[in-house]
Amino acid sequence: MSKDVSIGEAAKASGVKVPTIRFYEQIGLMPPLPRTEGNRRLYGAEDLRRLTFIRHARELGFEVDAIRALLALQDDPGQSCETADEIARARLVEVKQRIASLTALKKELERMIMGCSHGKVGECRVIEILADHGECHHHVGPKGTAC
Amino acid sequence: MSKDVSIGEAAKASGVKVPTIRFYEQIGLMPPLPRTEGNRRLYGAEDLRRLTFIRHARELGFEVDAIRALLALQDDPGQSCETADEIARARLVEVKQRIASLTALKKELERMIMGCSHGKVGECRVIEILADHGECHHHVGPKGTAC
DNA sequence: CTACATCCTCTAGCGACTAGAGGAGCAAGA
DNA sequence: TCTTGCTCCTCTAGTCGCTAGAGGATGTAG
Repeated sequence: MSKDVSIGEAAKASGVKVPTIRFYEQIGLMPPLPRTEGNRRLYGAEDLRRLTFIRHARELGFEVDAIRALLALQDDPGQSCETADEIARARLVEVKQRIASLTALKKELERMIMGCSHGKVGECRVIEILADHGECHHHVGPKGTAC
Repeated sequence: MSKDVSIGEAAKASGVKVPTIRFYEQIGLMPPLPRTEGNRRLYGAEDLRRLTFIRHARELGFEVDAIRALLALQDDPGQSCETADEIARARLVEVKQRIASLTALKKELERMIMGCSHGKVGECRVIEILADHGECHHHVGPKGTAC
């Protein structure tokens, strides 16, 4: 009895763009969907919930593999939520590191901009700081992305 | 009289990996380099400085196009550094937004994790919050990446 | 009946690399 | 001198998460 909708309506309802929805089906995040006689995909209430779940998780920065794991958990509500918790915790660690790096970077950029006296490139702090890594005080390293 | 070094030594000195250095040459961030008789690239002091500049700028999150612009400025130190300043300012705006988004996201993740009572998936806040977007209070929108 | 919107599949492109195949060059030790 | 083993070369293809476009079929409103 679930009133099925087209991919366009599913896109509006879930906030996931039409080509992205098809892409999710292609990579197996969404199941292969039933079709109309005219070969158009039909989305039921459950599919819309799944799409919204995916979108929200993506917005929270979860990778597709993590979402796959979360969806598998969701499909089987009897099991322990330990895995879900772990995935979220791992993501939190990443996010904290990223914030730390970006905060360091923000300082660096502010320092660069404040030092810029709007003169010639020869004396420009922006160029100078980028050129001379010795000026950089908070090296965070690979992936940390700050200075 | 500049003692030229191999790509491997250039990699060590600059902190840019060997294949990445070759990639930078390919996309024109580095000039085509002089070669030995045996067709090996030779890097002089100026090239090493350029590589270090690129690495540092990349670590600060500048895109390749921005770096191209900065390098062009650097190659011509007589001109006004207005452009460099603008590039840095634009980047600062991005970084600030990104920090704001990530901070919101951090809160969301902490809320999810705190709510998780380590029971069954059926009652798990992690899954629940991801599934129910109504639970999300700080939607930041596209590119902002938070909730 | 005719526009026009929406859908379909398929392929290619984005950014910034990274990985691997398959081969050549080069320095040091036996 | 030869061989071992490292570095180097070019080239292609893969990564991630989409996005864009071609070229065609279907559905709907006037």
